[in-house]
Parts: sequence; structure tokens; C-alpha cells
Amino acid sequence: MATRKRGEAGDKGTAAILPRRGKKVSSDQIVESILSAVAEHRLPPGTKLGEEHLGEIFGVSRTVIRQALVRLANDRIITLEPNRGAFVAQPTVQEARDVFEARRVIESAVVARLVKAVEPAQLAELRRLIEREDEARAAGDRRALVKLSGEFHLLIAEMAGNGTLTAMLRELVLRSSLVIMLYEIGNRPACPPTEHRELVDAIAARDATAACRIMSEHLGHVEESLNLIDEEPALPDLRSVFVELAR
Amino acid sequence: MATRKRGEAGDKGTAAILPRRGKKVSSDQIVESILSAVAEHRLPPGTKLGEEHLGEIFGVSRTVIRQALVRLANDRIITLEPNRGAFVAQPTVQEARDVFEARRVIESAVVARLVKAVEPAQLAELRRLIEREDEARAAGDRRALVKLSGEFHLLIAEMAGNGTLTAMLRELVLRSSLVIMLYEIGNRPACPPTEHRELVDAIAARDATAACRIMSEHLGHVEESLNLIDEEPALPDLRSVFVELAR
DNA sequence: GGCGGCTGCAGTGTATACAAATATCAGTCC
DNA sequence: GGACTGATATTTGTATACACTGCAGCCGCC
Repeated sequence: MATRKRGEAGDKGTAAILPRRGKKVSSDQIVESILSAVAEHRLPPGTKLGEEHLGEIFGVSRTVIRQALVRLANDRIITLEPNRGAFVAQPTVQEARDVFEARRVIESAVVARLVKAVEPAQLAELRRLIEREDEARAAGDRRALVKLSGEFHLLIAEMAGNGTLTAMLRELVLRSSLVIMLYEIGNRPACPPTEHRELVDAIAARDATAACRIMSEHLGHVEESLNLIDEEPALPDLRSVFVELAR
Repeated sequence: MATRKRGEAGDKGTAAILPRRGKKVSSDQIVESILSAVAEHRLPPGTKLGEEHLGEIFGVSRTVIRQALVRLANDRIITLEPNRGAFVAQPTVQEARDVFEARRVIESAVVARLVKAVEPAQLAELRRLIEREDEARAAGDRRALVKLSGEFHLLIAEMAGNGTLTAMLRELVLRSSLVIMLYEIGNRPACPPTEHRELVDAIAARDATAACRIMSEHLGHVEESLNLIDEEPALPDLRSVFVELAR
């Protein structure tokens, strides 16, 4: 536990680290790993992220972990409670609704922009992604499905070519992932499977009005499929569970 | 210079620190100070922000400064060049256009939302802010004017009630401030003075269509008033010059 | 005289040490 | 038996130490 050289991280069974060639800053890898875990619903909201613990997992000191946590907190993926630590964020119902509204605003605009300048190769790429979604759905791989669905929305933004809007949407998609983990009802499928396809069809037809409408409705459907009523859902839930056991 | 207790920071003549009662995390104050300096055009793009130097100014160690810099870099207000340090960001022409497009997208939506639920007290508050803008303009106080103009746009977003969109817009307004510093032509006034007033009038009339149009055009006017031609403007300019010479 | 490498310095990147705050738990008192 | 209080242990917050990188100036070399 004394001195720890870099590079030992991989030994510790942390599968999620994508070993980018040394160019990137080390805290980037940690941020990416945690974001990836959120996107794949492997990291439930409310989970405590202890600094020392993460440091052991990634094979770096708390200094680097701290940088990563500060960045994640800045994007509202985690919350930093002073003197208590870092926890995976638990968006409130209000925040959840705000996130979806923001997504409708941004993604409608992004789709409209893409319709104007979409190229056949891009349509093919979108359709390829949809096929991978179908495969994941067929295989019953919910984690892959939810991640691919997010990537689909993000890919549209990237293709639209506004880096600022894309960066913002990336944050929103990740927060959506937290929202879905918190508020989804049972095992209902998050994204209706046909709508992505319809959206690409509308884009291919250069029908901006229809594409915007489908995107907006699609996000509305996802939001409606959630249990966004104004009551405290998660940590209180755990707490009440323990109260039950303690009786 | 050895041990330094908290609370001595204020002694060092750092005027910009608003001494919030101890609740906030100390890096927050530093972030706020730097953001404030950017909003008031006191901190030109490209300025080097040395860690040790900032540490002396704010009376904290590099650790805290670093946290603040990481957060600012995350919001693209500064750029962190590995092993070289932190510099106030210099948005490219492309980024500048992206920022204004993103603002049009978000602020149109925000205005439309506000029109639906605006209250008389809010209209009065907006008009009060416009009057302060007029005063700053009359006094020739450009720094106050540019800051108040940003606050006007932000106030509309806050009133609209979507915290997520507001947070995103806050970032965009700050980056706009950098863009304006970089690309403004001479001393041309950034914001046409009448448009804010027209906007509030349209909101008061509950005319969502007009309000969106005015907001969008207003942002378009600000963008057009800048020298956003596709040539490298500042540091990159130097580089391309040397590339030419090397041929 | 100009150019390339070298060395010293300044500044960042990371780890560690220490202080402060909080959570845990045992013991005591009511 | 339950609640409170104190000590202890764990965890975070901050400062500092040290290693490494990049830059500048100098010197020697061509």
C-alpha cells in the first residue's frame, strides 16, 4: 500500500479501463471509465465513490482521483458532499424533467441541422447503429442496449457538426442514464424500438418537420415511460429497506 | 509562506473575492472570481494563469487552485496544456459560431417557455436590469455593460425555470464573452441597446413567436458585429506566419 | 556568424503527509 | 432498555515535497 507505480491498474481486474495510448491525461481515463459505467447502468445512483478506494482500483493516488471527481461533479454526474465524499448523482424529479426538456430543445435543433446536410454515408452509419441496437435487444443485453441508444442520439449530434451542442448533449444523455436508472418502472424497455428507425427515415427523406416531431415525441415517450412523480425514490428507498430489516 | 491558515485570504488585497460566509468550498470562490473577471472583460483570452501565482493571489496552495482550474477547463473557459499550464481560452471561429448557434437554440426555447408563465414582477425585474444597462452605457462603462448584458440573458433563463438549460446558458454566455473579446471590431457596442427592450415588450405581450424571433435575431446581430472570418486570429496566426516562412 | 546541443531554471504532475471533519462504537447514565 | 457522550477510526481537505517536462539562455561547434 506504500508506493504504487503506474501501470499496475490493469492488473487489478478493472475491466472498464480502455488503455488509450499514453497521450491522454490520466484523470481522463478515470472520468471516461466512470462515465462508461454510468452509461451502461453498472453504477447506480447514490453509490458512494470513496477516494482511496478508487485510487486502489485505478492505481493512482487520491490527487488524480480528486481531479476526476471534481470534473464529474462539474457535469452533475456525481455530487460532492463536503467532508462526506462523492456519490453518484440522484437527479430529482424536477431535474429529470429539466433534462428531458433540455434534450428536446437541443436534439430537435440538432436533427433539423442534420437534415439540411446529411450524407448517405452518415445515414448508413446511423442504420448500422440501429442494427446493433436490434442485436442487443434480441440478445436481451439491456446494458448494451441502453448504451447504444445513448450513442445513437449522440451520433446524430456529432453528425450535425456543432461541437458545443454535442458536448452539452453528451452531458444530458449521461444524466438521462441516471434518471432512467432511478425512475424506470420494472423492466420496461426504455426506448421504443421503432422510433429510431422512423427518425432516420425522416432524416433520409429530408423532412425536417417530421424529423423534429419524431425526435421530440420519442424523447417524450421515454420520459413518459418513467415514474416521474414527486416523491423521493431511491436512497430513502434503501433506507426504508434497512428499517424493515431492523425491525 | 510556511503554514497558512484559512481566512487570511482576504488580507492580500484580492478585491474580486466576494467573501461569502464560509459555507462555500474555497475553490468555488476562485472559480467565481475568474468567471467574473471573464464576464467583465478584465481577463483577455490567452492570458496565462500560473498556479503558483494564483495561489499567492488567493492565499491558498496550488492544490485548491488546481481544482478551480480543472473545473474551468471542463467548462471550456480555460484550456489546460499539459506541462505548460492554464490559459484563458481562445475560441476558434468555428467554436464561436457554434456557441452563438447553441445560444440561439437554447435562448429561443427559454424565451418561449417564459412567455407562457411570465409574471408582472418578473417583467419589472427585467426592465430594471435594462435600466441599469442604460446607465452603464450612458456612463461609458463598457465592462459593466457587457456584464449586465450577459446577466440579462441569464435572468431570462432563470425565470424560465429550467435549471439545466440555465446552467448551460451560463457557460455559453461566458464563452461568448471570450469570443467578443477576441473578435470584436474596434469599440463597436456589442449589444444593440433597443433589442433587449423590444424583447421584454414581446414577452409582456405574450407573443411567443415575436419573442423568439427577436431573441434569435438579436443574437444574430451580436454575432454579425464580430469579425468571424475564417482566418486564424491571434496565436495561431503567428504559427501560420512561420509556416509560410518555412516554405 | 549562425546553428545545434546542453545545462539550469521555472513550472506543472503526482504522491504523500498532516489537519480537520465526520461516522462508528463502546460505555455510562438516566 | 434506550439515549447520550466520549474516544476512536475512517475519510476528506489542504499543504507540501519531489519528479518530470518544457523553455531559455549559454556555450561550443561547424
